[in-house]
Amino acid sequence: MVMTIGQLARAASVNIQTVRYYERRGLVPEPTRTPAGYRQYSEDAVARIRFIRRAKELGFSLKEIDGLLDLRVHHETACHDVEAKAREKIALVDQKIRELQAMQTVLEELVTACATNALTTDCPIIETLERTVAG
Amino acid sequence: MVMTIGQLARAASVNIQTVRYYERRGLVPEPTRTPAGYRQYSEDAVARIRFIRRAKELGFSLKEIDGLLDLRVHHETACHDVEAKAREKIALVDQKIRELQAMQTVLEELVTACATNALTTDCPIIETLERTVAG
DNA sequence: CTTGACTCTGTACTTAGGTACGGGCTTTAT
DNA sequence: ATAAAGCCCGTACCTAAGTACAGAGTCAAG
Repeated sequence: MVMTIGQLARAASVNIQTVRYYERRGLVPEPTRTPAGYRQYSEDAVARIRFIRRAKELGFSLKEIDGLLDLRVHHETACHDVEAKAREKIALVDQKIRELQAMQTVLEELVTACATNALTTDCPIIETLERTVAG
Repeated sequence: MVMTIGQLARAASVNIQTVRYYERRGLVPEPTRTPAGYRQYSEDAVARIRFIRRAKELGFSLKEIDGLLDLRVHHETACHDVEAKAREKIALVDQKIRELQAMQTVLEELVTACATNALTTDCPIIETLERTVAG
């Protein structure tokens, strides 16, 4: 199903200018145009922009996201190069996950403590994270 | 151990202006001062700033981080209020974790595919995330 | 007792990531 | 066939989060 930039933007929950901005940044490929010059997108573009939006919320910069989106195997690219980059990203993501899990644990402890009225320390979140995660 | 702003900044891997900026934003409490007006910090400040730095890397805005840092039980605050806020954060963090795990899975698949030369699709990362994570 | 490194405040500049505006075409619904 | 709504491009503006002066005071080492 082919769609205009406005429909794309609505489907991906961003605004139109953002789509064009991503295009300028090279995060989204230049779409085909109608004879009148209107951009034409397919469903793929929705997925791509949603991915960008989510990755941003997970703390990746547009530059890093660009790197993630480039992780694919075209025939020209050496496979072990892709593999190396992927492993690099895995380490990064892994670290993020562990830190979020630590944060999660603390938040859950906080809820429990609230329930049992057992909290005494001043700022448990920081303390527990210091214990749990490598600085 | 008491320290100057420069030592704090170095210990927490941020620059001095950033510390002062956080102070202005209220993310870091105003420290005591020497008679000459120099800020004096304890280890706590290091932990706090490191926490801010990490949370930022996990995609939290300074405003959200402020909310996280405020999640503590002082005697004046109603406990169920803290609990409610904590639960809210838990949901948010949980979502982030799941999305990162989905991303992780894809990256691992990518490495495997590279190893076995079995990759055909154009951008597996986006596709798999679409399958795995709720939009 | 001075020199170099550090800190103070206030203001200004920067970078990333958008968002808005203006003037002018297209499309669509009446 | 004529509004209203949508799109085009270029440029300008905005917010968040720092970062960098400048000019003045302070501390520590030789």
